[in-house]
Amino acid sequence: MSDRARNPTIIDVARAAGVSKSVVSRVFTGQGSVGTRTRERVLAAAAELGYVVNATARAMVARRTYTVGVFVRDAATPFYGHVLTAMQERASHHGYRVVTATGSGRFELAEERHALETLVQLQVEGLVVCSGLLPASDVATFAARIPTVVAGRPETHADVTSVFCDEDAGGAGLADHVADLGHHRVAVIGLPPGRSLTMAPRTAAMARRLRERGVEVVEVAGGLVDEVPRLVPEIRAHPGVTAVMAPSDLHAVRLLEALAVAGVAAPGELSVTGYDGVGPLRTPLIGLTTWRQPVAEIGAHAVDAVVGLLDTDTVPPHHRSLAGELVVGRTAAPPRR
Amino acid sequence: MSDRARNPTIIDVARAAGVSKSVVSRVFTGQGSVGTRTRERVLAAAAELGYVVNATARAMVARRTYTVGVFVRDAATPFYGHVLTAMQERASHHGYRVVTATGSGRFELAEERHALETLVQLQVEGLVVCSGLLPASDVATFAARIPTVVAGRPETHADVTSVFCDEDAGGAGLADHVADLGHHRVAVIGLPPGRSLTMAPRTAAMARRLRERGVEVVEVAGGLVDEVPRLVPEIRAHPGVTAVMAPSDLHAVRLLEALAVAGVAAPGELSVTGYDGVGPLRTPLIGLTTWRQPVAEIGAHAVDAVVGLLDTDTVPPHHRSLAGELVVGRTAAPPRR
DNA sequence: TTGTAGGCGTTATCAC
DNA sequence: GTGATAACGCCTACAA
Repeated sequence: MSDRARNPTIIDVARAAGVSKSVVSRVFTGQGSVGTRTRERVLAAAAELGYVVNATARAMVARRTYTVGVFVRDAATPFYGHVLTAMQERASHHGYRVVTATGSGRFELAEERHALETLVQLQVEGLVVCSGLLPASDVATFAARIPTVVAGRPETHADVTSVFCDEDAGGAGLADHVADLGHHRVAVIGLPPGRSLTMAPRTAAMARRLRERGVEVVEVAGGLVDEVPRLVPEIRAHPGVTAVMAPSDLHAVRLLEALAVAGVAAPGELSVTGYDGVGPLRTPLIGLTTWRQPVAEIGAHAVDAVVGLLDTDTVPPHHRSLAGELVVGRTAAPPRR
Repeated sequence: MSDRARNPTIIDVARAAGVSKSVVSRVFTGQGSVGTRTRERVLAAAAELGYVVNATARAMVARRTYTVGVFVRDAATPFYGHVLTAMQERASHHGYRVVTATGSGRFELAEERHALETLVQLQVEGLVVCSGLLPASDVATFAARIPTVVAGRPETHADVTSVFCDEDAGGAGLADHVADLGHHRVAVIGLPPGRSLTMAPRTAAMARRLRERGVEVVEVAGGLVDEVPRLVPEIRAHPGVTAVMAPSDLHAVRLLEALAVAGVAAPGELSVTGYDGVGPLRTPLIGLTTWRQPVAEIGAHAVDAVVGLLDTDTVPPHHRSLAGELVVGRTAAPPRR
């Protein structure tokens, strides 16, 4: 780094104001008492010098940082973006600041681990993990020492508190809708648990409920959103399939695009459902039939939970499941014949 | 906070490994030399105790944090979400971590100032400001001491480096497209500079270019996305208007929704254009005619710029303007008659 | 009300 | 190769 002017410290301010550094400290912490005139002099000197409290030094002695660390898998995704915003809002409400870490976009486990450790190094007082990838065992490593909450995925690890949308109920509810529409043969784009701890259970729930309803299920192995177009021929190869259930809105939209390219009418020939119901894709212009997750509530409750863990002695880990809601759109309709 | 087990320090590790704390420090910094067997003992003891480096303590003596602070206005918005992801990626490439702050969603100036100060308190080495709201004067306050880059808005303050998409060229390019389509009377939803430092210049550029092209412009005063529906009657009140240029994709989509509700065909009766071209709204399902901003590049260059400022002695502030690109969609067509 | 002194966990500079 | 020791900027008794 170039040798820029060193940041002013309380000592500089003290000297400028002609007092001792303890007085300056008291002025900025609000602890202890300072004379009115003295306080003014200190404040003036601080403003003059452009003094800003050094949070790292303060953290050392206070042994507190008033900071919660939030790890989100990918801020560019509407789901995580909204959760993040809600958390930020809620944390500042509680008087905490949030520092965020994300994987660097390549979604590798090692990177996510590293990002989480970074947060711990930063001495966050609590941790919110918001990733469908990182296994509970990794999270539990830190949970023993730092209050930790897993948000947005159905985590039931005994040592870790969690807040999530009920994926079973969501998958089943959406499946019921599709069954109600009268479909008899439905493709479900499923993901292995290793790929996504959120999408795997919800697609499993979809398939399960469909079968319970007497609907024949064609399981299609999905992956990243960009791989969706490749699935079209595979789906079309199964005669009689009149609906496709995708693991997320992003997947569903990509599927609709690919179907349009392939000249397949939706929902005419093929009904399509998504999952998430958050962000711009909720637009009626697309009219996606989906399941809405209560993102804002997930974020808010997650932060409330960590803060609760912070303030209270020994709150046992608990799991909170939030209900989502069916969004009836135009992309799923009764089968043609 | 409940009295949880104190985090282990190098002293604990040193004791467990039977060495002095200096040795432990060397093991974790990689500076200086340690015997192979000693190193192993230290590593084992650290793992056993669950030792994690205390970044705040390290920052104190090293006077470095290897941290860049990023302030984004609203992570829930596709534009900021993508920029954020790009920055994160780029920063980790340079060996820096990113701490993020956002306003708490209410978009008040005081909050944004506070968030920025928080970043400074955290001793970030560089600052990236990504908000269409915060005035340059506020940014300049910190820029004097901390390398600062403004990203994503056309900032030409002499003391602050900036990276942005050329709003003039973008607005003009999009306007040219609309004029080329043959529209003679066009409504532009404009925003005052006080509301958005990005949208104001781009809509101004749209109007300017339209006029240069001999197109009659109807200026409509816009605001937040949610206020867009209220604009429909106003726009319809102007006879002969065959196209509307919105300040962002979010605005445009909301407008299209409102038009659909009002039974106005788009682009049949009214063509609509957006701006940004990022995120899920790029879907061909909507086919929005818009101007694509190079978000990833903006994020990457912004981080490169701060890091450059960090590493080099005295780089003068500079402004980098990136070109966007016209996205021809289906929501803008030649006027009917 | 104000000042002094000690220490938070770490790194860096010395001796050994 | 290893171990003392002095900072780093701040807070907090405690003394004045």
